[in-house]
Amino acid sequence: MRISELSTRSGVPVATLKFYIREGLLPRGEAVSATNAEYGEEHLARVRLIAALADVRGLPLSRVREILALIDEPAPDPVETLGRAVGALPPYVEEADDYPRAREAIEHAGLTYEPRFAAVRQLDSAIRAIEDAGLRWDPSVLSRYADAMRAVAGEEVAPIAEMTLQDAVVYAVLGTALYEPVMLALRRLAHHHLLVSGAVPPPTESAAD
Amino acid sequence: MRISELSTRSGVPVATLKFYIREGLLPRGEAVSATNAEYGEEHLARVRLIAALADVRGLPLSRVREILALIDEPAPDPVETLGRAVGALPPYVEEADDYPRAREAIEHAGLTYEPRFAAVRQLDSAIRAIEDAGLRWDPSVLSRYADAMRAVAGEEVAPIAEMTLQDAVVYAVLGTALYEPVMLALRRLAHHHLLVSGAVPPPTESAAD
DNA sequence: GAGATTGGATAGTTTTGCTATCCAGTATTA
DNA sequence: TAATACTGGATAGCAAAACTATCCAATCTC
Repeated sequence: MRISELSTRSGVPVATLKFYIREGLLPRGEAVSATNAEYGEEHLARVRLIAALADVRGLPLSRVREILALIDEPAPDPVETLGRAVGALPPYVEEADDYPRAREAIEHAGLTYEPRFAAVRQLDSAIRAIEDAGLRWDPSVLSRYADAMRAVAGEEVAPIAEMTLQDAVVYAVLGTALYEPVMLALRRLAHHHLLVSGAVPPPTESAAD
Repeated sequence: MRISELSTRSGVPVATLKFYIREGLLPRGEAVSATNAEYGEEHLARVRLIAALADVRGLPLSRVREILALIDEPAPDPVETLGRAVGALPPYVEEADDYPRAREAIEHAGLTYEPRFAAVRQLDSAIRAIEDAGLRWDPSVLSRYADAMRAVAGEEVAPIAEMTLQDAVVYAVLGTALYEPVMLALRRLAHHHLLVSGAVPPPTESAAD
């Protein structure tokens, strides 16, 4: 197909496709003459993946690029590859020497502490933000989330066993990126439901300053 | 205190504080002379709240502004106010006439469908993204998340009953914004733990193209 | 009274993610 | 076959967001 068909089929403007090619997110079509190149289904799949990550999840293109690189050339160790791919998803936290809050929480929850894994520093900075804001943070709060997440993760991870690494990277990234909003929306809906159902009384009408 | 002290105590540069004042996020200090204004603890708290939302969570300032406006002047109905405040958090989804996917899921999960609530359209667009990407979406996937989130939400929402509306808005927004990353990080850590602990075999070494 | 600091205004900067324009060389179609 | 439309590719422009820097006159501090 030509670039204009790739554009209509993916819903991404031609100018943007050219931009993605320029930026190295999308491979060039196979040149068939001086002013003509052929794009295949794999280009379409690539564009849709980019759109899911950049458009739907709002990932910066630099992160999308990292993920695509891991799909194209996975690291030697599969767990490493999956970890890096998921690490390209937000939130983005700077590296540090140690993550004491995360380590304590992870040990308490019976998970694996691996400081190179992005989720460790995400957890650490999230806990720090909670403490700074004066919200509650203690083992009972931790296990409220850890228990729920352990249950969810077990079901999610199972299908990976039967995939190739490439497919697993796509599944892990898309699954992490796309199921997250579902989970968060359901949480907010559950809050809302508890309030409107009267199970929990709404707050006092307000203390006027 | 002067603006420079507000700056050192909050860690936000003076130029940025001035910018926040200009943008209406931070009230002006009380003018005490033509070139001097006094800032109080409430200014510091405000700056820290802005930092938590904008800096830590990466909210656009326009959304931070909405949240602050709701704290300053809550809507008549408390549930409405809380809903709007939480609606200013990401992800941001355009409004539509109907949210069929979300309605079906919400009814199936036994929650309250209220199309004006932002989480409803967040859920709808999240489900759409999952379908577009070809990931699984069926009642069993739904309840895997809904069950976990119902359990979590129950514990989170309880303290609201004893708060003033202002405090509840701050708690709801910060709690939603700051506990979310904890939850997501724990989920990723649980995935990782299952992989490295060998409970789930990693994917095949890859099918070289 | 001299230098530093303040509030306030205005203008400039950087990054990100596109769009728009241009061009010469095909394809298509009348 | 001649006009037209469309290609790939390069280059430049643009808009939004979130600061950051400079300037200024007033005024505080030593």
